[in-house]
Amino acid sequence: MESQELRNVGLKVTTPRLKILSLLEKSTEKHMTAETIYRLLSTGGEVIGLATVYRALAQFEAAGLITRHQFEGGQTVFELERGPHHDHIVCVRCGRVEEFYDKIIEERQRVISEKLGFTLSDHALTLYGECTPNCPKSHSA
Amino acid sequence: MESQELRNVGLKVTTPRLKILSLLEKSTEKHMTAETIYRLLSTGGEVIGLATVYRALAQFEAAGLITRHQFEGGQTVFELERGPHHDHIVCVRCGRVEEFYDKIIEERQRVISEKLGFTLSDHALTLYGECTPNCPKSHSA
DNA sequence: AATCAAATGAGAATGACTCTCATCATAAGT
DNA sequence: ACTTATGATGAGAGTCATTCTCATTTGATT
Repeated sequence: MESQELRNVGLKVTTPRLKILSLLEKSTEKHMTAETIYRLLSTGGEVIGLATVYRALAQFEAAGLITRHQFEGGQTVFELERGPHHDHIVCVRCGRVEEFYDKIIEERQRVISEKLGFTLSDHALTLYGECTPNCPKSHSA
Repeated sequence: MESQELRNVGLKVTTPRLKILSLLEKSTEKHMTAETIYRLLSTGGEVIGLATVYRALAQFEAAGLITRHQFEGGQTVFELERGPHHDHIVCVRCGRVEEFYDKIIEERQRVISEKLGFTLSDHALTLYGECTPNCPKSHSA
Protein backbone atom coordinates (compact mmCIF):
# COMPACT_ATOMS: atom_id res chain seq x y z
CA MET A 1 0.00 0.00 0.00
CA GLU A 2 1.26 3.44 -0.90
CA SER A 3 -0.40 4.91 2.17
CA GLN A 4 2.38 3.55 4.30
CA GLU A 5 5.05 5.13 2.15
CA LEU A 6 3.43 8.50 2.70
CA ARG A 7 3.12 8.01 6.45
CA ASN A 8 6.71 6.89 6.63
CA VAL A 9 7.90 10.22 5.32
CA GLY A 10 5.50 12.22 7.44
CA LEU A 11 3.01 13.21 4.76
CA LYS A 12 -0.72 13.15 5.30
CA VAL A 13 -2.41 10.44 3.27
CA THR A 14 -4.66 12.14 0.72
CA THR A 15 -6.34 11.02 -2.46
CA PRO A 16 -4.30 13.16 -4.87
CA ARG A 17 -1.02 12.08 -3.34
CA LEU A 18 -1.99 8.43 -3.56
CA LYS A 19 -3.06 8.82 -7.18
CA ILE A 20 0.22 10.41 -8.18
CA LEU A 21 2.34 7.93 -6.31
CA SER A 22 0.53 4.96 -7.72
CA LEU A 23 0.72 6.35 -11.24
CA LEU A 24 4.47 6.69 -10.85
CA GLU A 25 4.66 3.13 -9.61
CA LYS A 26 2.47 1.59 -12.27
CA SER A 27 3.56 3.53 -15.31
CA THR A 28 5.88 1.90 -17.79
CA GLU A 29 7.41 5.30 -18.46
CA LYS A 30 9.96 5.89 -15.74
CA HIS A 31 10.52 9.59 -16.37
CA MET A 32 7.51 11.88 -16.41
CA THR A 33 6.95 15.61 -16.41
CA ALA A 34 4.44 17.22 -14.06
CA GLU A 35 2.28 18.01 -17.08
CA THR A 36 2.29 14.40 -18.18
CA ILE A 37 1.25 13.18 -14.76
CA TYR A 38 -1.50 15.77 -14.64
CA ARG A 39 -2.70 14.86 -18.11
CA LEU A 40 -2.65 11.12 -17.50
CA LEU A 41 -4.66 11.46 -14.31
CA SER A 42 -7.12 13.93 -15.82
CA THR A 43 -7.62 11.76 -18.89
CA GLY A 44 -8.17 8.85 -16.53
CA GLY A 45 -11.18 10.72 -15.19
CA GLU A 46 -9.65 11.99 -11.99
CA VAL A 47 -10.30 15.52 -10.78
CA ILE A 48 -6.98 16.97 -9.80
CA GLY A 49 -5.36 20.37 -10.02
CA LEU A 50 -2.08 20.97 -11.75
CA ALA A 51 -0.87 22.92 -8.73
CA THR A 52 -1.52 19.90 -6.57
CA VAL A 53 0.63 17.77 -8.83
CA TYR A 54 3.49 20.22 -8.57
CA ARG A 55 3.08 20.49 -4.81
CA ALA A 56 2.98 16.75 -4.31
CA LEU A 57 6.00 16.17 -6.53
CA ALA A 58 7.99 18.77 -4.62
CA GLN A 59 7.09 17.09 -1.35
CA PHE A 60 7.89 13.63 -2.65
CA GLU A 61 11.22 14.90 -3.80
CA ALA A 62 11.97 16.51 -0.45
CA ALA A 63 11.01 13.24 1.22
CA GLY A 64 13.31 11.27 -1.04
CA LEU A 65 10.54 9.26 -2.65
CA ILE A 66 11.28 10.60 -6.09
CA THR A 67 14.09 12.37 -7.90
CA ARG A 68 13.89 15.41 -10.12
CA HIS A 69 15.99 15.62 -13.26
CA GLN A 70 16.46 18.81 -15.21
CA PHE A 71 17.53 17.80 -18.66
CA GLU A 72 18.68 20.31 -21.21
CA GLY A 73 16.09 21.90 -23.42
CA GLY A 74 14.11 22.81 -20.35
CA GLN A 75 12.36 19.51 -19.70
CA THR A 76 12.07 18.61 -16.04
CA VAL A 77 11.14 15.02 -15.29
CA PHE A 78 10.45 13.07 -12.13
CA GLU A 79 11.37 9.52 -11.40
CA LEU A 80 10.43 7.14 -8.64
CA GLU A 81 13.37 6.38 -6.38
CA ARG A 82 13.54 2.64 -6.66
CA GLY A 83 16.88 0.97 -6.88
CA PRO A 84 20.25 2.57 -6.21
CA HIS A 85 21.48 5.87 -7.59
CA HIS A 86 22.13 6.21 -11.29
CA ASP A 87 22.73 8.84 -13.92
CA HIS A 88 21.21 9.35 -17.36
CA ILE A 89 21.99 9.49 -21.01
CA VAL A 90 19.42 11.27 -23.14
CA CYS A 91 18.98 11.03 -26.89
CA VAL A 92 19.00 14.54 -28.29
CA ARG A 93 16.83 13.46 -31.21
CA CYS A 94 14.07 11.26 -29.79
CA GLY A 95 14.32 12.02 -26.08
CA ARG A 96 14.86 8.42 -25.08
CA VAL A 97 16.42 8.12 -21.65
CA GLU A 98 18.74 5.35 -20.56
CA GLU A 99 20.23 4.91 -17.14
CA PHE A 100 23.69 3.96 -16.05
CA TYR A 101 25.78 3.75 -12.96
CA ASP A 102 29.53 4.01 -12.86
CA LYS A 103 31.38 3.35 -9.67
CA ILE A 104 34.51 5.07 -10.88
CA ILE A 105 32.72 8.31 -11.72
CA GLU A 106 30.93 8.35 -8.39
CA GLU A 107 34.20 7.84 -6.62
CA ARG A 108 35.94 10.61 -8.55
CA GLN A 109 33.16 13.04 -7.69
CA ARG A 110 33.74 12.45 -4.01
CA VAL A 111 37.44 12.99 -4.38
CA ILE A 112 37.03 16.14 -6.42
CA SER A 113 34.57 17.87 -4.12
CA GLU A 114 36.71 16.99 -1.15
CA LYS A 115 39.76 18.46 -2.81
CA LEU A 116 37.84 21.68 -3.48
CA GLY A 117 36.66 21.91 0.09
CA PHE A 118 33.00 21.23 -0.64
CA THR A 119 30.65 19.01 1.29
CA LEU A 120 28.99 17.14 -1.53
CA SER A 121 25.22 16.93 -1.22
CA ASP A 122 24.12 16.05 -4.70
CA HIS A 123 25.18 15.84 -8.28
CA ALA A 124 23.70 15.84 -11.75
CA LEU A 125 25.37 13.99 -14.56
CA THR A 126 23.63 13.67 -17.86
CA LEU A 127 25.13 12.62 -21.13
CA TYR A 128 23.62 13.70 -24.43
CA GLY A 129 23.94 12.02 -27.78
CA GLU A 130 22.16 10.15 -30.53
CA CYS A 131 20.91 6.75 -29.53
CA THR A 132 21.18 5.19 -32.97
CA PRO A 133 22.11 6.40 -36.45
CA ASN A 134 18.49 5.95 -37.54
CA CYS A 135 16.74 7.18 -34.44
CA PRO A 136 13.03 8.07 -34.69
CA LYS A 137 13.02 11.80 -34.60
CA SER A 138 10.23 12.61 -32.18
CA HIS A 139 9.04 11.22 -28.90
CA SER A 140 6.55 12.14 -26.21
CA ALA A 141 7.02 11.31 -22.57
CA MET B 1 39.49 43.17 -31.02
CA GLU B 2 36.26 41.29 -30.50
CA SER B 3 35.08 42.25 -33.97
CA GLN B 4 37.28 39.60 -35.44
CA GLU B 5 35.88 36.92 -33.18
CA LEU B 6 32.43 37.72 -34.49
CA ARG B 7 33.51 37.71 -38.11
CA ASN B 8 35.32 34.43 -37.60
CA VAL B 9 32.09 32.73 -36.67
CA GLY B 10 30.10 34.42 -39.40
CA LEU B 11 28.19 36.92 -37.30
CA LYS B 12 27.69 40.49 -38.36
CA VAL B 13 29.60 42.94 -36.19
CA THR B 14 27.09 45.05 -34.29
CA THR B 15 27.25 47.26 -31.25
CA PRO B 16 25.12 45.10 -28.93
CA ARG B 17 27.05 41.97 -29.77
CA LEU B 18 30.35 43.70 -29.12
CA LYS B 19 29.10 45.05 -25.82
CA ILE B 20 27.99 41.64 -24.62
CA LEU B 21 31.13 39.90 -25.76
CA SER B 22 33.41 42.44 -24.19
CA LEU B 23 31.46 42.35 -20.94
CA LEU B 24 31.91 38.60 -20.83
CA GLU B 25 35.62 39.03 -21.46
CA LYS B 26 36.20 41.79 -18.94
CA SER B 27 33.98 40.69 -16.11
CA THR B 28 35.53 39.04 -13.10
CA GLU B 29 32.42 36.94 -12.74
CA LYS B 30 32.82 34.04 -15.13
CA HIS B 31 29.24 32.80 -15.01
CA MET B 32 26.46 35.22 -15.77
CA THR B 33 22.75 34.96 -16.43
CA ALA B 34 21.15 36.79 -19.35
CA GLU B 35 19.42 39.05 -16.84
CA THR B 36 22.70 39.95 -15.20
CA ILE B 37 24.31 40.82 -18.49
CA TYR B 38 21.31 42.92 -19.41
CA ARG B 39 21.31 44.66 -16.05
CA LEU B 40 25.04 45.35 -16.05
CA LEU B 41 24.92 46.86 -19.51
CA SER B 42 21.79 48.89 -18.78
CA THR B 43 23.23 50.18 -15.52
CA GLY B 44 26.36 51.07 -17.46
CA GLY B 45 24.25 53.45 -19.47
CA GLU B 46 23.90 51.34 -22.58
CA VAL B 47 20.60 51.09 -24.39
CA ILE B 48 20.01 47.45 -25.10
CA GLY B 49 17.00 45.18 -25.18
CA LEU B 50 16.71 42.05 -23.13
CA ALA B 51 15.62 40.15 -26.22
CA THR B 52 18.82 41.18 -27.94
CA VAL B 53 20.84 39.77 -25.07
CA TYR B 54 19.06 36.44 -25.32
CA ARG B 55 19.42 36.39 -29.09
CA ALA B 56 23.10 37.20 -29.00
CA LEU B 57 23.82 34.63 -26.31
CA ALA B 58 22.03 31.93 -28.30
CA GLN B 59 24.08 32.81 -31.35
CA PHE B 60 27.34 32.90 -29.44
CA GLU B 61 26.53 29.51 -28.02
CA ALA B 62 25.72 28.07 -31.43
CA ALA B 63 29.00 29.50 -32.69
CA GLY B 64 30.92 27.93 -29.83
CA LEU B 65 32.06 31.23 -28.35
CA ILE B 66 30.28 30.61 -25.08
CA THR B 67 28.77 27.72 -23.17
CA ARG B 68 25.39 27.51 -21.52
CA HIS B 69 25.01 25.82 -18.14
CA GLN B 70 21.68 24.93 -16.64
CA PHE B 71 22.23 24.57 -12.93
CA GLU B 72 19.55 23.28 -10.63
CA GLY B 73 17.14 25.75 -9.15
CA GLY B 74 16.43 27.02 -12.63
CA GLN B 75 19.39 29.33 -13.04
CA THR B 76 20.88 29.34 -16.51
CA VAL B 77 24.33 30.90 -16.82
CA PHE B 78 26.65 31.61 -19.70
CA GLU B 79 30.39 31.38 -19.73
CA LEU B 80 33.01 32.45 -22.20
CA GLU B 81 34.70 29.50 -23.86
CA ARG B 82 38.32 30.11 -22.96
CA GLY B 83 40.48 27.22 -21.96
CA PRO B 84 39.63 23.55 -22.31
CA HIS B 85 36.46 21.82 -21.24
CA HIS B 86 35.59 21.62 -17.56
CA ASP B 87 32.68 20.86 -15.27
CA HIS B 88 31.28 22.70 -12.26
CA ILE B 89 30.63 22.44 -8.59
CA VAL B 90 28.04 24.83 -7.23
CA CYS B 91 27.49 25.85 -3.63
CA VAL B 92 23.86 25.28 -2.80
CA ARG B 93 23.94 28.01 -0.16
CA CYS B 94 25.79 30.94 -1.70
CA GLY B 95 25.80 30.02 -5.37
CA ARG B 96 29.57 30.13 -5.70
CA VAL B 97 30.80 28.20 -8.72
CA GLU B 98 34.11 26.40 -8.96
CA GLU B 99 35.43 24.55 -11.97
CA PHE B 100 37.19 21.26 -12.31
CA TYR B 101 38.34 18.84 -14.92
CA ASP B 102 38.81 15.17 -14.39
CA LYS B 103 40.38 13.05 -17.07
CA ILE B 104 39.09 9.84 -15.59
CA ILE B 105 35.47 10.99 -15.57
CA GLU B 106 35.70 12.23 -19.12
CA GLU B 107 37.13 8.92 -20.19
CA ARG B 108 34.45 6.92 -18.41
CA GLN B 109 31.72 8.95 -20.08
CA ARG B 110 33.04 7.97 -23.47
CA VAL B 111 33.18 4.33 -22.53
CA ILE B 112 29.69 4.34 -21.06
CA SER B 113 27.95 5.99 -24.00
CA GLU B 114 29.74 3.69 -26.36
CA LYS B 115 28.61 0.68 -24.41
CA LEU B 116 25.02 1.92 -24.55
CA GLY B 117 25.19 2.50 -28.28
CA PHE B 118 25.01 6.28 -28.13
CA THR B 119 27.06 8.73 -30.13
CA LEU B 120 28.05 11.16 -27.42
CA SER B 121 27.60 14.80 -28.40
CA ASP B 122 27.63 16.57 -25.07
CA HIS B 123 27.40 16.12 -21.36
CA ALA B 124 26.51 18.06 -18.26
CA LEU B 125 28.10 17.27 -14.95
CA THR B 126 27.48 19.50 -12.00
CA LEU B 127 28.20 18.74 -8.39
CA TYR B 128 26.25 20.44 -5.60
CA GLY B 129 27.32 20.98 -2.05
CA GLU B 130 28.29 23.49 0.60
CA CYS B 131 31.51 25.31 -0.07
CA THR B 132 32.43 25.86 3.57
CA PRO B 133 30.78 25.20 6.93
CA ASN B 134 30.33 28.93 7.42
CA CYS B 135 29.39 29.93 3.92
CA PRO B 136 27.80 33.36 3.37
CA LYS B 137 24.22 32.52 2.74
CA SER B 138 23.39 34.70 -0.21
CA HIS B 139 25.12 35.72 -3.37
CA SER B 140 24.29 37.57 -6.55
CA ALA B 141 25.92 36.81 -9.85
C1' DA C 1 -19.41 12.89 15.20
C1' DA C 2 -16.85 17.45 16.09
C1' DT C 3 -12.80 20.07 15.40
C1' DC C 4 -9.04 22.21 13.21
C1' DA C 5 -4.91 22.29 10.80
C1' DA C 6 -3.48 20.97 6.53
C1' DA C 7 -4.47 20.02 1.66
C1' DT C 8 -6.96 20.96 -2.47
C1' DG C 9 -8.57 23.07 -7.06
C1' DA C 10 -9.14 27.09 -9.83
C1' DG C 11 -7.39 30.69 -11.57
C1' DA C 12 -4.34 34.65 -11.04
C1' DA C 13 0.48 35.81 -10.80
C1' DT C 14 5.26 35.25 -11.71
C1' DG C 15 9.55 34.63 -14.11
C1' DA C 16 12.31 33.28 -17.77
C1' DC C 17 12.42 33.33 -22.26
C1' DT C 18 10.72 34.01 -27.29
C1' DC C 19 8.18 36.27 -30.86
C1' DT C 20 6.46 40.22 -33.64
C1' DC C 21 7.14 44.16 -35.94
C1' DA C 22 8.35 48.73 -37.13
C1' DT C 23 12.71 51.04 -37.21
C1' DC C 24 17.68 51.08 -37.80
C1' DA C 25 22.53 49.78 -38.97
C1' DT C 26 25.98 47.02 -41.36
C1' DA C 27 28.30 45.03 -45.33
C1' DA C 28 28.39 44.85 -50.22
C1' DG C 29 28.19 47.01 -54.46
C1' DT C 30 28.82 51.24 -56.97
C1' DA D 1 31.85 57.99 -49.71
C1' DC D 2 26.66 56.86 -51.14
C1' DT D 3 22.92 53.62 -51.73
C1' DT D 4 20.72 49.70 -50.83
C1' DA D 5 18.92 45.44 -49.18
C1' DT D 6 19.48 42.23 -45.74
C1' DG D 7 19.82 41.30 -41.31
C1' DA D 8 19.76 43.21 -36.41
C1' DT D 9 17.59 45.88 -32.88
C1' DG D 10 14.43 47.51 -28.95
C1' DA D 11 9.93 47.49 -27.00
C1' DG D 12 6.40 45.26 -25.69
C1' DA D 13 3.20 41.42 -26.30
C1' DG D 14 2.99 36.52 -25.96
C1' DT D 15 4.14 31.86 -24.21
C1' DC D 16 5.20 28.24 -21.14
C1' DA D 17 6.32 26.14 -16.87
C1' DT D 18 5.81 26.81 -12.29
C1' DT D 19 4.15 29.03 -7.97
C1' DC D 20 0.96 31.69 -5.30
C1' DT D 21 -3.66 33.03 -3.32
C1' DC D 22 -7.66 31.91 -1.31
C1' DA D 23 -12.12 30.00 -0.55
C1' DT D 24 -13.48 25.29 0.19
C1' DT D 25 -12.78 20.52 1.45
C1' DT D 26 -10.51 16.68 3.68
C1' DG D 27 -8.06 13.85 6.96
C1' DA D 28 -6.17 12.99 11.64
C1' DT D 29 -7.27 13.55 16.34
C1' DT D 30 -10.48 13.81 19.90
